[in-house]
Amino acid sequence: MDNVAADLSRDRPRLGRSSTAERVADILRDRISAGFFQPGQRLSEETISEGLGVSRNTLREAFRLLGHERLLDHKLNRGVFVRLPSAEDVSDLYRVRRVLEGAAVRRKPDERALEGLKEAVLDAERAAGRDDWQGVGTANIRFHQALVSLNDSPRIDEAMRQLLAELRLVFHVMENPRAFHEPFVDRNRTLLGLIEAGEPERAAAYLDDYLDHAERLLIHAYEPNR
Amino acid sequence: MDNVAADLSRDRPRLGRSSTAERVADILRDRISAGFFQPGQRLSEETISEGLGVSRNTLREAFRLLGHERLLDHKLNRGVFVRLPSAEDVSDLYRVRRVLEGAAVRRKPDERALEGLKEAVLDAERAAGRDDWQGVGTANIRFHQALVSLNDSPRIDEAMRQLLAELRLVFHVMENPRAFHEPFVDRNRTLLGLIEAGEPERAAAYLDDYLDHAERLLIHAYEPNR
DNA sequence: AACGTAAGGATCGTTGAACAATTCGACAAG
DNA sequence: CTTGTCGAATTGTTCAACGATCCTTACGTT
Repeated sequence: MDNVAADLSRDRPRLGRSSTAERVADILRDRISAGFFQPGQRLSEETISEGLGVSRNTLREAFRLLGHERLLDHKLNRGVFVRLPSAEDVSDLYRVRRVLEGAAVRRKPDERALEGLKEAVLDAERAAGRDDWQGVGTANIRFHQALVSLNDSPRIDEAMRQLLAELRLVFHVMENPRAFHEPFVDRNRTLLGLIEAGEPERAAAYLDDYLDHAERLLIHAYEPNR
Repeated sequence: MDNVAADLSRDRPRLGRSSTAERVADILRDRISAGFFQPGQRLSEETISEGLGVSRNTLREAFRLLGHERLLDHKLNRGVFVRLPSAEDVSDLYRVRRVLEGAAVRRKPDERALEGLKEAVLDAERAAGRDDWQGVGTANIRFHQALVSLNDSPRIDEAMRQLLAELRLVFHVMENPRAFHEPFVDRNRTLLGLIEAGEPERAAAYLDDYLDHAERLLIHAYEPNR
């Protein structure tokens, strides 16, 4: 194999990147994350396919994709709805977080990932400084994404991405997201310190307490009206 | 909520059960698991839609489903192919296993899940007794599925199901699966013993070694011809 | 008032056909 | 041996149609 071909082969995945259905899925995913479509809301095939100028068939392919990511709920003969996680779903999401983040924290951190953690903490603190609670929320999410990336596994990264997208649905039905995100800025800072100090066991214990606290807080503030 | 409704609500998921696309996906999934469609093989839309008597559009919906489970590889304008995992994929799969199974082993096992583990070990031993290496393989897979279920998380169970389906693809391109599965029957028995004895740390250490060994063996015997 | 039934409209599920876009192999030209 | 071109085969996407299913409303029965 010659060098030219070897260098190029890294960019190969970018080639397959397109397809109307996937682009439609991207758009819908963004809208859902942003809260434009609210949890529980039904997405009409006709309305959306018209609005986006794609056929119903293509839109349905996009729906399937998002359904598999648990962002949409597909009910037979009744249509697709923006997922509205139940209290048990929230508990399960935190069980997964304990596993993924717990494993991450026990690993020897590599330099690049550590950098991502530091930046996320800084961003959160800066956002908090200017009362931008939306910004604090997304920075916190970036922190945990970076934390999980310590596992150094593409599949785990992907799973975490989905998990956090699902969690964002929960935030959207909370009455007061600011109160939820604020206290965790300091906690992230502390957790980062323990990791940098090379104290995996203490970091793991701290994280467990962290997640317990967050889960309780979230479930308490969360009463999905169904 | 009264008791009757509570009891019934467990069966609710089964109600939504149907849809041609999902049934088609089930069929294809089974065929892939069984090795009827070999990794790398292309699945023609025309041939399969004719063979199954469904329209191309419906078949495409099924393809999307399986693509998200990483069983199919969708290449734009070129069709769908049965996934052929790379060596890096195998490594990543084992990274995920270390995380999921490691977390499982450290938890206090509940009675029901323990029962599943015992049965899987017995099945594997019985199958080994009659030289049924296919049977040993599926029993071993059941063992690890049951192991992960100790985490008590539906999402983790689902992730493990997908992971094992993907791993089955790897087994299908191995020249000699019998040699791979055989030595792990005893290991499963030992691991089960450590769990029953309530020695999570020793079980975790044993498991780590177990998975390291399996990964090395698998990657060594695995040279995907691409 | 509670329940079973019927009718109607809206929406989804699935199909079949059609055409554009893309890939791939073959073959000719340099 | 490399490059350009053509055409067959396959996928990507759209469209229109029809049956199936669900929801609502209305009506009648008990």
